[in-house]
Amino acid sequence: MGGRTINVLNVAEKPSVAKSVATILSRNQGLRIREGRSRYNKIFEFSYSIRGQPCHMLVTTSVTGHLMELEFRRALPKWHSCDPAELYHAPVRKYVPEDKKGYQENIRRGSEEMPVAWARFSALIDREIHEAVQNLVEPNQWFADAVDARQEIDLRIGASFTRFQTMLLRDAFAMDSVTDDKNLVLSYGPCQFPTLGFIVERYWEIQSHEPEEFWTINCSHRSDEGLATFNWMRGNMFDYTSAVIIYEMCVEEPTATVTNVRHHERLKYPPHPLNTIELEKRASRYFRMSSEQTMKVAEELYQAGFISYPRTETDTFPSRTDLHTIVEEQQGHPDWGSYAQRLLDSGAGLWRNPSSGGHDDKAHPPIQPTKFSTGESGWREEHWKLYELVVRHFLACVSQPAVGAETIIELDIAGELFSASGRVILAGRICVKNYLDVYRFESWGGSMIPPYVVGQQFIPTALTLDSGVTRPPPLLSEADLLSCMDKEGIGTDATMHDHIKKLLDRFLTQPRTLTCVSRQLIFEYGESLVMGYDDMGYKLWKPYLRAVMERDMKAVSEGAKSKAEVLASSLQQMKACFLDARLNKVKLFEAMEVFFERSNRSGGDEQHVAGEVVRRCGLCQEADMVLKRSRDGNFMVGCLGFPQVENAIWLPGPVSEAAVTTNICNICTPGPVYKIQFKFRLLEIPPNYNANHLGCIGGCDETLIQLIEICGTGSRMPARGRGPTAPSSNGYQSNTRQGSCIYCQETGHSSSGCPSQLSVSRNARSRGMNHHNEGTSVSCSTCGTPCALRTANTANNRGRKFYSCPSRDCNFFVWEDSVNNGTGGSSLGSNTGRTSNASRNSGRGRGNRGGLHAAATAFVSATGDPVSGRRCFVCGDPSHFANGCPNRGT
DNA sequence: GCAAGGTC
Repeated sequence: MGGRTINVLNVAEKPSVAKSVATILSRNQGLRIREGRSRYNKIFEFSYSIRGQPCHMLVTTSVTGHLMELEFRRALPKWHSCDPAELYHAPVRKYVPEDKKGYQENIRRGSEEMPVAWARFSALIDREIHEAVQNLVEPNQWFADAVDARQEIDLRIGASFTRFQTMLLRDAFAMDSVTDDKNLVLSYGPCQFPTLGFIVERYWEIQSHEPEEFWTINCSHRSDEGLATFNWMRGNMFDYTSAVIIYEMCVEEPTATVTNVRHHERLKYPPHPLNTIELEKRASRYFRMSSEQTMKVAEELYQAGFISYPRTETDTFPSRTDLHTIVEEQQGHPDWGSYAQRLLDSGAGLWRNPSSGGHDDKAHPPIQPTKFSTGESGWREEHWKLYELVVRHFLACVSQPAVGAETIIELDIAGELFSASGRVILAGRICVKNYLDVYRFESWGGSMIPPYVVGQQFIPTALTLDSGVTRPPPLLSEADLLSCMDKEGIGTDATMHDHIKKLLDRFLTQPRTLTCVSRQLIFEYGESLVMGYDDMGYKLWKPYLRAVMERDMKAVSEGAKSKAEVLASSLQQMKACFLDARLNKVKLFEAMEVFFERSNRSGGDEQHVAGEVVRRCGLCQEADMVLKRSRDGNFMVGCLGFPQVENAIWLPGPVSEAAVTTNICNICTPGPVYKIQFKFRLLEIPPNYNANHLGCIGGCDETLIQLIEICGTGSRMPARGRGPTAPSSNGYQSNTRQGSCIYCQETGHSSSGCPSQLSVSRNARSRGMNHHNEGTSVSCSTCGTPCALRTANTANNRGRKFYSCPSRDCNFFVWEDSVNNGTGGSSLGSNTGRTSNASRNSGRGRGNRGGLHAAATAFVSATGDPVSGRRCFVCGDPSHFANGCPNRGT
């Protein structure tokens, strides 16, 4: 070895790596830097020795990501030039785009006729880089194959579906009238579609939420030292009668006794070191910046040298990091300089070695400040904010956690437990904010409460029985969306914001569906597309498909599968799915029609048809409540202020038609409450009810209340994403590949049109009861007819069995479990059937869970006051309470 | 005019 010096050309994946490698290998000695043929590519030169062989590391040049791209050959770039199905096998070519020709030239000039070897390393640290260069290996064809395969699959699938759905729907609907964009592209991609799926799925979850009423007892106490609010330790109780009984017990003996006072120290830890996803999430939460904007600004700060490389998964500092120096640089800052000084003062005890978030991409450190600045002349507000976030986050990471004292006080009122927690001002127990002093984006939270001692007694200032309704989850925030993508492996930290932006740019969703700022529904195409494919039975909008693809890529890179094998199987499956989707394109049309119908309706939102208004919303007191029909055909009366105002009255599941009339209810207040003409599906209601019914949703209508109790409401959609179309392992369902239906294994129809599934869903839709006789052991007490055993499907009693008389003239109804318990049956209207018990006795109707809850709320308010409510709930007698009522059933 | 992956 030794002798003549040879030239070695090093090609790194990106300029930042090229620079690091050159710095490490040259040990920063004799390193010369000159401009390359491409603007962003410096060329580094230095001397080195590989296994004793003196080398002129002539240049270390770099590419920027992928040098080559893929496109369809010949005339195929023209959309109408071929059937999109051809794109699964049409020839493609790899080429170097015009703006990358410079990189190509750098490599070609330096490497012609040279042997090629691979310096394989996984971290930009001295030891690894030197070892890699001393132990060069053969280039790995498997890795290259995996990248190629992914590129080809993404292009073929993306292009075929995008062309198909864009041309199909643009021809069928006047899209540009909605978007003012004649070149609207309804794109489909293996990353962007699941991203859209997360948004739509959450939206559906909100839509299908059935508000359930609950009751809770609240206690508050005002003294000279302040106000304390105590929560009932049972939390929310869904059984109204039980809640009222307990409440009356408390009102009867309202003296509160403090049973427990606990003080304890709580720590609030600073965040982990900052990586890309966390930067995007926090900028979104703290500054309402979009992830795309955040990355743009971060890139600019990085280019100008103020922060480190912004695309990193790493959230743990390498042990060699000189954290002190970074803090020292910030000492002169007018806002956080004094905090930095405190950190460096070892006597202050503020320093703490940063925690580890457990991620390390072995290439880049966490995002940290690299240059001190008090703001530059060219900076916009976003630059300032992001730089501040990076610096404050870094200072927080090397700080002690905040320490606070929390106090929990427990009370006993008539055997019921209540508790309050908060901070109590006590000598020697002061919250030490530590990192919270610099990390102004977070706070300790919690409230102050006055001090109490064990054994102390008092009469509550207020003791109320309050009602509430369960709420659906909020719309996805951009931070939530990033978390979903991260969790399911959709995109990379460098591309996630891109996928979100694409959806926004292409009208597939809107900022408001992400951030919950608008009061109305999403009108974008995105939901319709997801709905259309979902109706076909394809879970293309779920992340599974991408996950399968990622697994395949990994198998190729490990040599477990060949590129050809993965290409063939992936493309064959997706082509089958594509062809089937095209056959079922009517589903896309239908879904799109729903979209247009809704957006037309929303246009006339303020001047909606007079006939739709049922009453003024009692919750927001502002908007009207209107009769609506969900896309599953179920009826409800909802506040126009949705989703800000969640006041919805779901109507009985068996309603087939409903129309608001001009008849005004003369019982329900505040009026006017317009009556609704209903038509019920006879097969789905008990025989003693009529198909036609003029009803009121104000709470006075016993028929409606009973039908909801027995048959349930239509509020729960046959949930998308659940049920018979559960995801298969390959992420989508296609029967065409095997030629048989995945449900019944028969040929001749697709899985989405399987008759067995149609009948299942039809049954599922006929909410309420099963009409087959499950064994008759009970007879009607009036006419003696044997009664059918049926199953209730209400929120309260789902699955509970009951008997009712098949005769239209009898009201006999009894729960099966009460028969078994020996409590017997009765007719509706007497006092034993659970359905009618409370409502009859209260004289107002107990409303229902998720149904006519306005009525129940009114009732609660009438009794909720400890003064006006001092009467027995069961019989109304003011001389006693329900727990002592002689008429109370067991 | 289409995908996703990179980056100055």
